[in-house]
Amino acid sequence: MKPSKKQHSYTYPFPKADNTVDIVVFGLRDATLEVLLVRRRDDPYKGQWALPGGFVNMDETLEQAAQRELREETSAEVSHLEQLYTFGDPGRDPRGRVISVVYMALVRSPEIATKAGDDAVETRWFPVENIQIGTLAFDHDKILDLALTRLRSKARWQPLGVGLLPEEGFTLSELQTVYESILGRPLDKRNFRRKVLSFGLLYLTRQTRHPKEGGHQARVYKFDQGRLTREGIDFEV
Amino acid sequence: MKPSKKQHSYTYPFPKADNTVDIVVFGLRDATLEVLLVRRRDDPYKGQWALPGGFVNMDETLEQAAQRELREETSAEVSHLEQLYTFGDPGRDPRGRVISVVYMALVRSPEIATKAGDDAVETRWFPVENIQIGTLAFDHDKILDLALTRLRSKARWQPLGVGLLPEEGFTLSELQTVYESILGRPLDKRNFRRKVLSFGLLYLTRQTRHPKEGGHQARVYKFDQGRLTREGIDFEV
DNA sequence: GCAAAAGTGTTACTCGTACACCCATGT
DNA sequence: ACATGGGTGTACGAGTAACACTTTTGC
Repeated sequence: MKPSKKQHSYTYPFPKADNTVDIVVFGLRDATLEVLLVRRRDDPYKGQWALPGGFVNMDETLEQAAQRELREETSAEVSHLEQLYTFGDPGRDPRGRVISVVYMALVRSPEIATKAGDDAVETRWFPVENIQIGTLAFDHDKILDLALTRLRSKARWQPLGVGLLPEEGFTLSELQTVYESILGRPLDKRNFRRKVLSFGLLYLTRQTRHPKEGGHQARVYKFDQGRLTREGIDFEV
Repeated sequence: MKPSKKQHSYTYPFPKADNTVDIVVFGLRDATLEVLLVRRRDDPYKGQWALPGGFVNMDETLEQAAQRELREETSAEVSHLEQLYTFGDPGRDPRGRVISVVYMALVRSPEIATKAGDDAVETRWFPVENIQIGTLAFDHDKILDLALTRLRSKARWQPLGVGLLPEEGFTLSELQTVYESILGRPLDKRNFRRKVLSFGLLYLTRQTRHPKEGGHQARVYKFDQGRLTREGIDFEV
């Protein structure tokens, strides 16, 4: 139980699994839903794309580990992480027993700069629709699939969008585009407006905005931050 | 990364966390929802009640570990386990870093005989309503609370009851009692019947049953096992 | 005969969904 | 003028929730 430290090694009476975190970072760029992947520098699965992630340190929470790994492999932090599931089948990693707690996040793609980290030669955004099943390392196909299902089912119940849209305000059309991108299908404009306004989490500002080219002026809304925090609404993912 | 085995000890270049599973076993006895707890034999929290659980072996899946621990501390297996959440804050276990994957199950209490296992002097069922917050070991209060929330929210969407009611058949009143026990509130008889029958997962047998004392004969239903498995419905928890 | 349990329909409300037109503006 | 995008209301169906009385039977 107690590790006996002798010259940079730790000895235990029983073998122990490794604990990792993996993060499914969904990103939105224009109107496409993307996911952040890293290309593995080393074996196993050298050269293949995988979810960002890495080992959990002894003195950090699982969520902190996820944030740190993300910071190491990208450059930014995400404002909110949600635990998705824990994968721990023996054999899911050829190197040995690895138990991975998977988190997910939702961000604006362009704000997360990609950079190569320790385990990765390259970090890149991929539109989720373009990812062929069977191409990701480890069991990451399965993980991505679960994350996508969860994200979409959450989108049906919970408002999402804080953090995806500018603090300064946004139009309902912009918010609708966010939802359509996540759900991967078009939504009815009138129904969407009714529903999202009925949550009572948006307020109307006095500003309006002109569309890029032609068209009516759009009213600008903001999230009612007070109500969001008061009601403890998890608006992020 | 690779453990070097020398005289019953395992040495790694970095410290490693312990991996455990804990199981929230909900049980139904008559009309009360219970949870299975074990009294700890050893420190920390010696003498206090805790969720059953234990260490994950290297060659078993997380779910198999949960089943094994349950078998060791009770005597029966449960037919279905569902992963709930993974708790891994440093400091949640005073002995060191312990990452625990929590599963939940739902059974008939009387069918799970309780016995003392390795880590427990005693194993007992407790009605969930009687458990005072702050009395369980570790962060198990928080875990139980989350499990209860999840169970109840599942009950609102999914049919539950297979495994809780006798194979030979049951009356709709009995099924209703199951739901009421889980949800902790009374349900309208007519609405309940309409809804549960609309799932199309029950079929009517020719048998009837007499209530214990006075009252109309009740018709006996069975689950349509064919449809359950065909539609892959997770009827258990 | 009375207590106990089974069984049975209707109404109102909420929510989701489908659907079409006019308005303001930039080019 | 026309193309582009913003904004609005209604009707139908599904599901949920509330509500009371009659029937059978054991005691």
